[in-house]
Amino acid sequence: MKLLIIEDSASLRRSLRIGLANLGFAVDDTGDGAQGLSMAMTGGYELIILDIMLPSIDGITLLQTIRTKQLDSKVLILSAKQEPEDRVLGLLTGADDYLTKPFSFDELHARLLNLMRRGGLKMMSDIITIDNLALNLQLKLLKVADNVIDLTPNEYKIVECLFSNQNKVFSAEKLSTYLAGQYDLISKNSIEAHLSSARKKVRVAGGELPIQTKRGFGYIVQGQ
Amino acid sequence: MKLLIIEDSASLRRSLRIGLANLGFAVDDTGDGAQGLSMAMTGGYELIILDIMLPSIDGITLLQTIRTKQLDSKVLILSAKQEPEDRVLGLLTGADDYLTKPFSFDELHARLLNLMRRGGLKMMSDIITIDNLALNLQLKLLKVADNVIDLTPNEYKIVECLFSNQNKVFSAEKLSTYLAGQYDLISKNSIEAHLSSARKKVRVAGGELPIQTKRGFGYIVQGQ
DNA sequence: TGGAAACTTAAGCAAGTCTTAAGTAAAACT
DNA sequence: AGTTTTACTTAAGACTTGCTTAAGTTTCCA
Repeated sequence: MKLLIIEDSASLRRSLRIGLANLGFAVDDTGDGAQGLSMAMTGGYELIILDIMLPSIDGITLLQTIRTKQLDSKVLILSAKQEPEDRVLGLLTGADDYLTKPFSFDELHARLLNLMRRGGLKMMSDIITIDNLALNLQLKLLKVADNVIDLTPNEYKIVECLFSNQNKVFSAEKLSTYLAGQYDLISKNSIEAHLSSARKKVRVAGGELPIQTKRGFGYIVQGQ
Repeated sequence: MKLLIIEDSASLRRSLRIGLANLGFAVDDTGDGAQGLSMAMTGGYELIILDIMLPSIDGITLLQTIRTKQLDSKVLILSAKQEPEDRVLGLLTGADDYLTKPFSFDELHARLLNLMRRGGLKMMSDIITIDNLALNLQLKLLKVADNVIDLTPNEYKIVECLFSNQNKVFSAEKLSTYLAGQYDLISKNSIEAHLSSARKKVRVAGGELPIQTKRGFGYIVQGQ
């Protein structure tokens, strides 16, 4: 059972590593965000214990990145108590669990076991909520205040891509890759058409897709 | 209370045997799949602790075999495997509980007690009821308001997979893995044909399979 | 080895989705 | 303001997907 610790504090990192290794986990660790990301991408870890505040790449960005890459490592966030609550909540988009520092080692252990037992079921990462919109990644559908909106596969994928990569501009070209893969191409116009249709569907249902056009660059969803 | 441990790792096997014997169980153990199977068939064990990865015969196959032979030993799966598919597959084929390595001895003990307490042949969780349909996982059959519907193995597996994973979209590709395993493939068209046939059988019996098509995504059973 | 059951494949049809293109609107530049 | 560029909208036709049926093919038993 491979496990990766990405934690800034060397002493906490060390004690976590030793404690978890003693419990029978195969543990790797690093204190650097960028290095942690590359390890996460290539190491095939079942679980990643992730600190929020990190040098070079912060925990949020790291989590978002590995989630877009469709890695199915589980992620347990460690956060300092000082973090504002809503910020932590935002972070949990895509995380499977979180612990507030300081925590007891037993507490951590219990949560790890729980995460493993749960298996493929993720709790936080299933639904992305923005304003009165809720995108359900499991059911592949979008709700506007409890009205289900039926999106076609391509419409859905555009929304999913932008919703799960907030605060990042995606060009039509990049979206094309997301929709059709590396070896197929979808024209800019076609993406415009899909997006237009998706926006209309949401508008008809009384909402508004929070996807902004960055003229000349692409599209973005800006979280607060 | 007779109990059989089938576990590859000699050290884990030994510590389980000693620990469980100390708790008052009559414990046998083996590290070999084929031997484990023959012991399971003849030994009259109330409970079998079964590792998935085993020499000569793997755990899943072993479990399937003893289930087809109508043995009523309870089975608790141990697995180090990372894929959640394995977990589900294991449970689908007749396991009573599941633990992921590493686990604490206390955790195992708690689960054993729980399994014994549950007793009886049929557990609540063995029958999945949706509307007027009842899917019996133990008997591998589907009832529409007390009329038994004869599904072929593949038809049954599709229904079982979707019924026991409600509120999740399953693509044809994923279903194929459930039906045929990782190394074999069932074409999309073939799955469509099975599903069509299953739907028809239920319809003829006066019911309706609550399996919805999510065009472009796959199939889903939506619980309440 | 023969026959039944189950599985796969193929083909036709219906329905849904995608792309394109032409027209309209909005922003940026001069 | 006028021009140009970029993005949005719409609708029609092409394409794709999914369902169904029926005809092959395989598998499994007796």
